[in-house]
Amino acid sequence: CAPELCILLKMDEDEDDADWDTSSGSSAPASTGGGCSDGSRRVVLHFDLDCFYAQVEMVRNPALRDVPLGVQQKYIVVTCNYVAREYGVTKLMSVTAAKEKCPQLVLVKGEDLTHYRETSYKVTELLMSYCPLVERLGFDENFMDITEIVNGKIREAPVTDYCFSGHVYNCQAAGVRASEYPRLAVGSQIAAELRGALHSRLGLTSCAGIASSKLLAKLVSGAHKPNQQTTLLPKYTGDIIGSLTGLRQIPGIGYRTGEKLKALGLLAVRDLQVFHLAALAKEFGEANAQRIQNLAHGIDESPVTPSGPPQSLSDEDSFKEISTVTETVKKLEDLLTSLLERMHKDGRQPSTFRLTIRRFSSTDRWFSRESRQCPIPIHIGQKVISGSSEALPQLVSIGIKLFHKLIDTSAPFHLTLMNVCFSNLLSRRDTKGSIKSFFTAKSPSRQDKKVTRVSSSTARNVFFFLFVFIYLFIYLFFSSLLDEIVQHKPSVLLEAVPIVRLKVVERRHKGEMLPSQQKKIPDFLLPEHIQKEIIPTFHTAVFQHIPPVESRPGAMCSLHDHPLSTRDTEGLNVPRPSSLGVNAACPPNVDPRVFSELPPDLQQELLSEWKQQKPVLKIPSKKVVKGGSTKEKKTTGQPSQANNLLKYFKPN
DNA sequence: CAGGGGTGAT
DNA sequence: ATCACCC
Ligand SMILES: Nc1ccn([C@H]2C[C@H](O)[C@@H](COP(=O)(O)OP(=O)(O)OP(=O)(O)O)O2)c(=O)n1
Ligand SMILES: [Mn+2]
Ligand SMILES: [Mn+2]
Repeated sequence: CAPELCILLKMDEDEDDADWDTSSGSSAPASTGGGCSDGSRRVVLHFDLDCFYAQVEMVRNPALRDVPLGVQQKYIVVTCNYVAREYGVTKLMSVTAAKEKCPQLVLVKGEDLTHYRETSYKVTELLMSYCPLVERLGFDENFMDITEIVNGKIREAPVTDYCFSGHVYNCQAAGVRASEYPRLAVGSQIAAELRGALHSRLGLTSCAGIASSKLLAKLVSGAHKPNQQTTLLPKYTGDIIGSLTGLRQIPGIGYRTGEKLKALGLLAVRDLQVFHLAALAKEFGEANAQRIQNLAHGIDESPVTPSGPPQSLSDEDSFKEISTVTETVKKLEDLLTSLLERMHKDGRQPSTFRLTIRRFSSTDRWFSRESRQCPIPIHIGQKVISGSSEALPQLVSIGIKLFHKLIDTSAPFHLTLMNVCFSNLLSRRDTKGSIKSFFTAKSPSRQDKKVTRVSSSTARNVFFFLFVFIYLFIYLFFSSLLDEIVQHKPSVLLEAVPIVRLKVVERRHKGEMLPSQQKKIPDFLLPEHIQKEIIPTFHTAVFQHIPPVESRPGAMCSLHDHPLSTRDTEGLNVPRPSSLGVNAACPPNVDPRVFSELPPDLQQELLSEWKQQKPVLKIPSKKVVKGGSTKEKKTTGQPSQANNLLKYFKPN
C-alpha cells in the first residue's frame, strides 16, 4: 500500500463511533477505542422545527397562533399546529378527515413553498454562523457535528460543575451525574443556546437531540415534542432503540426495505438485530445489509456532511387532468416561469433540464413517474443567469421536445402531474473553469467531487482498472443516452458526469472541437489519456480531503459576537491551515501536513505544477463580452450575484 | 403512494 | 432514467 494511499484512505474513514450495543450476539462492528467513557465519540446535534409549515404561517400571521391551523396542499393537510393536533388532526391527513376531527380547523394553502424554503435556509444559515458543519435534511431539519467545538471548550475552560440543559433520555433531569458526561452536557448547553437563537432571531421553536451519531440524535430529538430538547446518554442507546415499535421508524429503512424485511418475516427492530447477516445480504447486498443491521443496533457512523447550496431546483404541479398539447404547453410555461425566477436569483447556471410527468391510470400500480432530461445549451444557460426574457421560450421549446419523447401525442393521453427541474448547477468557478482550475487552492466544487472520490479511495495502480470498469458500466447501460448527448452540440457534453467533463474541458482548452457526427464516445479508453487524467485528479484528491480550516468542526465563532453575521460568501472556500513548520518547499495551495507525507515524486509534481500555474493565474480570463450591443431582450433586476457560493446562507 | 419538494446510488 | 431514501 503506497503511503499516499494510506493517508487518503485514512481520511475517508470515520471517527470511531461505535455506539453502545446492548443486544447480544450479532456481527456488529467491533467497537474501536474500547476504553474511555466519553472521549472518542462525536457530539452530534439534530434540530427539527415544530410543525414547520404551520409555524411559518403563524409567524407570518400571528392571528393564527391560537386557532387550530392546518396547511393544505391540494386535498391533503400536510401539517398542522399543535392546537389542531389536540383535536386529533395529524400530519398528511386528508382535508375531509381533518375537518371531521376538527370542524373549526383553519386551513391555509401551502402549495407554494417559497416562504417555507426561505425560512428553512435562514435556519440553516443561523446554525452555520455558529459552526459550518451543518447538514440539512428536508426543509426543517439540520444536523451539526460539534465534536471539536465541545472538545475545545472543555480544554480551554474546564469546569467542575457540568449540567445538562433540557431533558436527559430515561432520566430525571436533575439527578444526572453530568460530570460523567461532560461532552454531552456541553452539547446540550450549545443546543439550548442555538434553539434560543432560533427563537429570538427568527421567532421559531424547535426540538433538538444531542447524541453521538446522526441516527441517535435524530431519534432522541423527538422524545419530547414541541419546543424541547433531549440528550441521549450512551448507556440508554439500547432503550431508545428498543422503544421503537416498528422497523419503519428507523431512519434509513423506508417503504421498500420495510416491505422486503416483512417478507423475510422481520417486523420488530429486534428481529433485524439478530437476523443472519448473510441472509440479509442476499436481499440487500453486503454493504447495505450491514448498514441496516447496524442501524437496528443504533450504530451509525455516517458523517455530518455539509449541505451547501442545493444541487437542484424544481417546480411541480399536480392536477386532475391535462390531455391536450395546448394545456401542456401552458403548464410548462407556468412552471418554467417560476423556476426561472428562482434560478435567476440563485445565480448559478443550470446545465441540465428535466421534465417529469405522471400519467393517469386508475387503480394504478402505485403510480410511477417518467422523465426525460437533456443538457441545456450554454447560451441558454447564460440567459437564465442574466435574466433574459429569451430564456423562457427557448426552454419551453426544449421542454416540448422532451415532452414528445415521453408522450405520443397522436394517441390520447392523460397527465396528472408535471415537474420541471434544473440540475448540474454551475457556479462561476465551474463555468469559467479551464483545466487550471483543477490546481487551484480552493477545494473542488461539488461538481467535481465524483471524480475525486473515485481517485482518492483508490490506489493509482488500481485506478486504471477502475476507470475502465466505470467507463464500461456507463457505456453499457447508458450508451443510448450518451449517444444522444454526443449527437448534439459539443457544449452539450458539459452536462455529463464529471469524469466526462474533465475530458471535455481539456479538449476545449486545446481548441479541439468534437466532430458532431462522432457517435462513439471519444478516445476515453486510450491509456495515454487516462494516464494524463489520473495525475490531476489524484492531486485534487489531496486537496479535497483536507477540509478548509473554517469548515472544520473546531472552527467556530461566537453566536453573540456575530449573530447572523455577514460572512464572506467565499469564506468557506479559503482553506490554508497556518504553517505547521513543515517542508519549506511546500506549495501554498497544498496542506503542508499532507505534503510532507507524500512520496518525493508526488511532491515534485505538485511543486512543478504550482510553479507552472502561478504566472498563468495572473492572466485574466479572456472572457470578452461581445461588443456593446447584444440582442438581449431584457435582463431583469439584479445582475444575479453569480459568484456567491452561499447566497443561500446570507442574512435577511 | 396523498403534496411539493429534496438527496444519493445504481 | 429509475429507484430508494428523507422531510
Ligand atoms: N411527506 C412530507 C413530510 C413533511 N413535509 C413538510 C411539512 C412539514 O411541516 C415539514 C417538516 O416535516 P416534519 O415531519 O418535521 O413535520 P412538522 O415539522 O410539520 O411537525 P413536527 O412538529 O412533528 O416536527 O415538511 C411534507 O411536505 N411532506
Ligand atoms: Mn422534520
Ligand atoms: Mn418538524
